[in-house]
Amino acid sequence: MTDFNSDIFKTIDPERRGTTSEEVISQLREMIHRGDLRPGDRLPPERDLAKLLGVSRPTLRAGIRSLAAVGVLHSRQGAGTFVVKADGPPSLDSSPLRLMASLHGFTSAEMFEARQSLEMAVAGLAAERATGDQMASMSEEVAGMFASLDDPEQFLVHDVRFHQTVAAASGNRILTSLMNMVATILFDTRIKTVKRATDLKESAEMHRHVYRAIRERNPDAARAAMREHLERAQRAWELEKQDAADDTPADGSGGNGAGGAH
Amino acid sequence: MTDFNSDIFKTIDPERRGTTSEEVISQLREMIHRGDLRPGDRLPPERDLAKLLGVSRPTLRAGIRSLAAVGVLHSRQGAGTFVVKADGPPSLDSSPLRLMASLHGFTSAEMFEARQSLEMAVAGLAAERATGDQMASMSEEVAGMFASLDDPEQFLVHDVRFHQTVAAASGNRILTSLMNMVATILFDTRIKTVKRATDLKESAEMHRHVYRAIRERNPDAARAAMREHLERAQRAWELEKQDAADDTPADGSGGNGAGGAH
DNA sequence: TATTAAAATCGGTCATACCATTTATCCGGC
DNA sequence: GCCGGATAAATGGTATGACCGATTTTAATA
Repeated sequence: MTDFNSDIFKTIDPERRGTTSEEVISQLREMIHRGDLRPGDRLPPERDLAKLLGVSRPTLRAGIRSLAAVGVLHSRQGAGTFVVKADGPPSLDSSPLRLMASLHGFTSAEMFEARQSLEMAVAGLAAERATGDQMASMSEEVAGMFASLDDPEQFLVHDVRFHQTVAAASGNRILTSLMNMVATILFDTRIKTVKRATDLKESAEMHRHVYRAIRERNPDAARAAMREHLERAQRAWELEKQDAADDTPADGSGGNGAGGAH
Repeated sequence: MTDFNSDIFKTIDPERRGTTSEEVISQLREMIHRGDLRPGDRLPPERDLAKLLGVSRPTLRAGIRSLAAVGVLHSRQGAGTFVVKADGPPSLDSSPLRLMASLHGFTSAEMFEARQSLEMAVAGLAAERATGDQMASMSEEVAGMFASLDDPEQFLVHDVRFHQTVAAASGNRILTSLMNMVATILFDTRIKTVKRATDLKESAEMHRHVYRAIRERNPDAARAAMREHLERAQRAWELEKQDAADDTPADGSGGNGAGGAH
């Protein structure tokens, strides 16, 4: 646990430009940029930090809350406020995208396409860079899919892990984060979907094609396989949406939210 | 100006799961999802809304601030709090990505690559879908680049507009938003960079190649042209970074922040 | 009618107190 | 001496009330 014995926290300049809370945000952001605050670090208690920065506690809390909203800080009652730890792949919060989708009326087709583009990109990169371990993981997940054709829930677990492994193999954490951001939104209702065994078998086959293309270090083939995989998944989802339209006749506009095999 | 005469705002259930402010966030998000709150709408005054929701004003403000941090709401002192208007292309706040880059130590090469993948994707889609107007706009921007080879600042304006036009022509606002998110981060220091005329001319040529490929409805060529364009831009930026290393010997680690011709 | 000034509106900030949860401490029993 | 549960301290979450500053609206005035 880091001790802030030195005066890292400078008092807010009264002759600032924006609002006080904005200045607090800037202050904290710069400290993260400079490395004064590192992942996992714990911030001083709000009461102390407010004094250090020369602002009131509500104002400080406003700044903290803004940074917490974007996933940089995390406050736990009774424990403290921490810089989000970088365990595993870095992830961006998908709620902003989700809300933007609502505000602008994004269609699920648009979401699918965005995901498709991102998945194709990472698949291509993965074909160039995947390590032996990563390819072994992909193979295992594909095998897991074939082994759980009769268990859609378990199938979905392997499905998700396969895509995450491919993304990790791309070596680009930004693309990985963006992809997860979109995939998360598409995932929510996907888990509710009951899939037919034939769909699962076809899906598993498509994943195997992607894996083989990556294994053969063929980016174009990997991209093509991923494209076809997700196109089929989207078509399957659209069909299922039609069927499910009878169950929930209300709000038949379709709109946002999506899911389905993938 | 929307009037909230009806009781759209339900009192927060005391038997909730998370914290009170989280419940406020959920409440507001659902209202946006349901369409009760539409882009441009103004929320009731904080004091009134707090009463309607049955929470205190600080708690309500915490929720509002969280949504404002992700770009869904916007508060103006004296005026009120509004749902962000959807004028022009929807945009995601890039600060989360920026902070994540700091936390995880993303290299600028990784940023460049992510941008390249996204730009290639939208260029390919644009080649399939660009309208006549959009292609005309691209052409104008390319012409503007050639016309401002001696004015780097003006050149950059046309440069940015060209890429935004291509993104818009892709017809996928999600990819466009993600691309802008990454491009924004790369842009910040780019404007400071002074470019040589030869670089600008080459850059303009590359943009023309992209435009022509889109004009000819050739997605593969568009992707290839965009790839080469951004690869050259990255190389040029890296060279310039080397040169600039003498001016700012401190913090020679490079780290984040990027720019350069593109 | 147009301009200006006053007033109401509304978000921003501050101070204070208390609650809920977590963490650390202490003490007794084994 | 060691362990475990009870107690206390630390810390974020919420509430109340007040005041300030920017904005908008309204009214008075030229």
